[in-house]
Amino acid sequence: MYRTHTCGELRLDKKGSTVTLAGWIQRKRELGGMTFIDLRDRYGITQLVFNEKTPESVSQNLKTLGREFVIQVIGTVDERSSKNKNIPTGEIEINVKKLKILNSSLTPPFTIEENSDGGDDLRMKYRYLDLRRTPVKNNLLLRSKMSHLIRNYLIEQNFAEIETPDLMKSTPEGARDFVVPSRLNPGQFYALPQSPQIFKQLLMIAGFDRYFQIARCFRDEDLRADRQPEFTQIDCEMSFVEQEDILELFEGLIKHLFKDIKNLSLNDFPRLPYYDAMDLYGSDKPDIRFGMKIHEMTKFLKGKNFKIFDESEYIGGICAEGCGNYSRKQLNQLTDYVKRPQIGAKGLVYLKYNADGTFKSSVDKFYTTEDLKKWAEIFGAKAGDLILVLCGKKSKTQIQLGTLRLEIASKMKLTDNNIYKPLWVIDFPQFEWDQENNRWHAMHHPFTAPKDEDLPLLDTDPGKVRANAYDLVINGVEVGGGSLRIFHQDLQAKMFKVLGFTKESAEEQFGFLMNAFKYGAPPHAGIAFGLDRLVSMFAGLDSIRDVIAFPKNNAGRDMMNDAPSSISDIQLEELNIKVNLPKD
RNA sequence: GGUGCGGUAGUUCAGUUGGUUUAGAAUGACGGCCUGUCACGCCGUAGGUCACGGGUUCGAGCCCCGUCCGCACCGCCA
Repeated sequence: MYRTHTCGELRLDKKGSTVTLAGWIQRKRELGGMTFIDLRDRYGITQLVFNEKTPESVSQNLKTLGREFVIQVIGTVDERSSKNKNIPTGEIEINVKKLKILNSSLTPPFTIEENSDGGDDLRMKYRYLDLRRTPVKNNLLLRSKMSHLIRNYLIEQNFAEIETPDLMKSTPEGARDFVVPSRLNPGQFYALPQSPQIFKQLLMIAGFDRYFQIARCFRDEDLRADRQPEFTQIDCEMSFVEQEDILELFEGLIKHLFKDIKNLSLNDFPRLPYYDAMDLYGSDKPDIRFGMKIHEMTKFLKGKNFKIFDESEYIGGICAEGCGNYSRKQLNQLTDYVKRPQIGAKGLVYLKYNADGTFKSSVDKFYTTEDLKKWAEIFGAKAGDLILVLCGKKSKTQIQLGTLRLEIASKMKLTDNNIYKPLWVIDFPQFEWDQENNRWHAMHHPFTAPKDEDLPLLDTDPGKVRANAYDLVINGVEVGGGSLRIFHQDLQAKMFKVLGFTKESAEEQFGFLMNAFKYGAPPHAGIAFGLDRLVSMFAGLDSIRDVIAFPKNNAGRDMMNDAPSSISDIQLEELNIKVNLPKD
């Protein structure tokens, strides 16, 4: 037996008993006549003590022990004469009688501490060492706990957990596929699933009624702090339900997680139609931890001979509370911020509501004091506030205002990571216009059911069709989304037509699904949550990398094993693949 | 595909306008002293291809060009 206890469990009640522990050496403190060692495992740290009474056979080995050696000790549980209140085992220590070195260790390239001295790339290269650190370890344990809670909740609700294939058919819609060559079918490829979407719909047709899966998904697109090439979805689908049933059941799941893990009882989630979200927050995933809502000013500010405004389709602004004391320099910085090509505003108009009640604006020669006062009233501004106004094309300007709103909020530190403000964004548009390819494409996915009352618009004005689609947003992060699905073959065929598929290509790509619809497909709907984002939110992190055991970097590389890599000529030959890299 | 920031000791960083001859600090490592530490303390030692390649200059860690690598973001991600 390697151990009788873990390094996190011994307390004073075991005083006097003989125990065996195994773990890693966190730290050694030599005080001449005596030595302390902090022994660490997944469960905690227990102090070992060695002194002049320690057997010679043990103490002679002390010198050789270094950080991260793996050792096994047998000793008695003693009460400490000076206790450490900062750790759970701080009242006891192990008086070591026997010591066995199970394995030595090189000195690790960074310190295995709560706050490591290691930089990101080094810690990624030695991920297995980084995972020994308490905060990273706890993230993975949190993830495990959340997966467990989610499974239990859904299974209690009669969901069946069913696996679907990872090797599937490439489909043209959506993200770029990761592709796997088929040796048995030369020249042909599987695709890794972007999500189990079609399979779960087929499971509904098969009559499974309530399905879920904690599924790995793959999308070959560029990465971000919150986007990995492979990520995990809590994938769910239900039959014989309406939108209301889905929202209620999964709101329950999220509340359950917050209650169990954070001991927070969340209020019912507000619901915000997509266009309201854009009007008020300039985003389809608004952060509603703070207000600073967008106010449209088009009518009010036009017609005063300020040419830029007069020529704009839309004028809108936000009120930054307490920023009225911004200096010229700070305002210039904000102007530069919105003019960066990534945001693309042409300029920034401000209205300062000075502490003394006067107004100062970059455009005050076009407006009377009375105008400026009304202007401030529309925003509900107080003395000491700063109003920032952008103008241009409506939807573009709203998005710019939304970005500016987040920038101001982060400058003013309005985003407390211990506060959680979830909401449902509903009534998404069915289609987005794809300028590059000059066609409509599905905003959610091509299987999403349009609102019944908007069906006539499919032929006349697709851009106005609203979908039965919904997203769950928490603190400005899209943590989940789903929709009611099309379950009639003719409507699905029509959808493909609007999306620009010919009858033949729709048949070739999705014939099996439309065929399945002919055999009694029940009405069904579903939702999927991003587990990585959900866990990182519960862990209070902005990046999902630290809730993934072995994540990939910016460029999709695994920095530990340096995947992806080239493969041997033999492998290529078996697959009938010729690599054709661009020259230079 | 694009924008920005960064790369100096094992590690995290400092390094002024291009010029004090030997590129610093902290931490880690190693050696010594120390019987109640828990970020132990004290003394000492070793440790550098200043990412790589080119250029400007009397002189480059510092300026310029290119490459590589990391991070954040835009495009992209139904």
